[in-house]
Amino acid sequence: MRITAKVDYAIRAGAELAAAPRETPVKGEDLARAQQIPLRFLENILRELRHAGIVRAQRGADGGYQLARAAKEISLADIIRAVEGPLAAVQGVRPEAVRADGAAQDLPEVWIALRASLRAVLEAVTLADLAGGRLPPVVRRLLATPGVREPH
Amino acid sequence: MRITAKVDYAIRAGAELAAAPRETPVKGEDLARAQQIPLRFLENILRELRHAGIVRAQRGADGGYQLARAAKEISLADIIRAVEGPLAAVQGVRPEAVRADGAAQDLPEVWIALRASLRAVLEAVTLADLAGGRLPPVVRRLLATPGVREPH
DNA sequence: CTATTCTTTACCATTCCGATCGAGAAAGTC
DNA sequence: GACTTTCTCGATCGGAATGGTAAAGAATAG
Repeated sequence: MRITAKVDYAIRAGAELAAAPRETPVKGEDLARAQQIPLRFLENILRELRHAGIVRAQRGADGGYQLARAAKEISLADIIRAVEGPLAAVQGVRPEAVRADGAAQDLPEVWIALRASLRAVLEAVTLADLAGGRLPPVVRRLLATPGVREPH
Repeated sequence: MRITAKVDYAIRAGAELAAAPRETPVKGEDLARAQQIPLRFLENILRELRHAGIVRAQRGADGGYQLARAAKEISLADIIRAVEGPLAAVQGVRPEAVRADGAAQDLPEVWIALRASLRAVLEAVTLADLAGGRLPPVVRRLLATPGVREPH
């Protein structure tokens, strides 16, 4: 259940792009500096985002990267799937494909529910939300529950 | 966002223990066979569960493993923390310790909300639920949402 | 044609993961 | 006390994934 550097970087770069004016491309170097991401690594990530149709790139002077569609149409789930694949996987297998027997028969159902709860957050939050500093109601509700900030 | 083999194994072994009568210890080999887990690997996992106070072990003939407390007092979150540490971590750091600036300022809040939604499921489901085949309301509600089983 | 900036493929060093091994130490049995 | 069973612990290992680097190439604009 850990969020990798790659996903973290991809989302932060996306947020940065969402904050920039839509017409002018942002250079990879500027993105890297703004979010403190190793440039070479970031370029790989941006390429994957481009292949997934999330980002557009332009070469040459005055080149750079920009979002391929409106920031509010790009969810964090989209980004995670682009750079890492499925949101939740048990031993690399999609939850609904997992078989179990004996006392753990219902465990796959739990994994499916877990994925649903991940989706509820990650599909709801868009790059526009991040850039605009206004998180959606689902998130605000979750943040309002007592003890959310407890390390546990 | 993947569930490791270790976590999967630990929970399945826990469920198996929960299904067994409370007084008689279950041998590692039986657990391994019942849930198709490599024995040597399982032993390592059971050791960690014991160190966390979730499982008790007894050596010798008629020895084996048993739950250290009632199955309904052991949540999946307990087990995951025992074998893997914190439920959610960004690049190995706890969500509330993450700092971000620029356009991604609110990202840590999203991570915290994400952890909260993980907790809602993983703290709710106990080994007794798994062994008894009756999942708690939170989970049933999530499973009832449309499209939960879509691979996406 | 030249400077700039993205593109692509390949590569590398660590770390983590899943799994195995072997010696040993309790617990009970004869 | 010898013996069997079963857990205990530390070490180790191959392979994959992670995080990051390098370098040659291709598009774009001036």
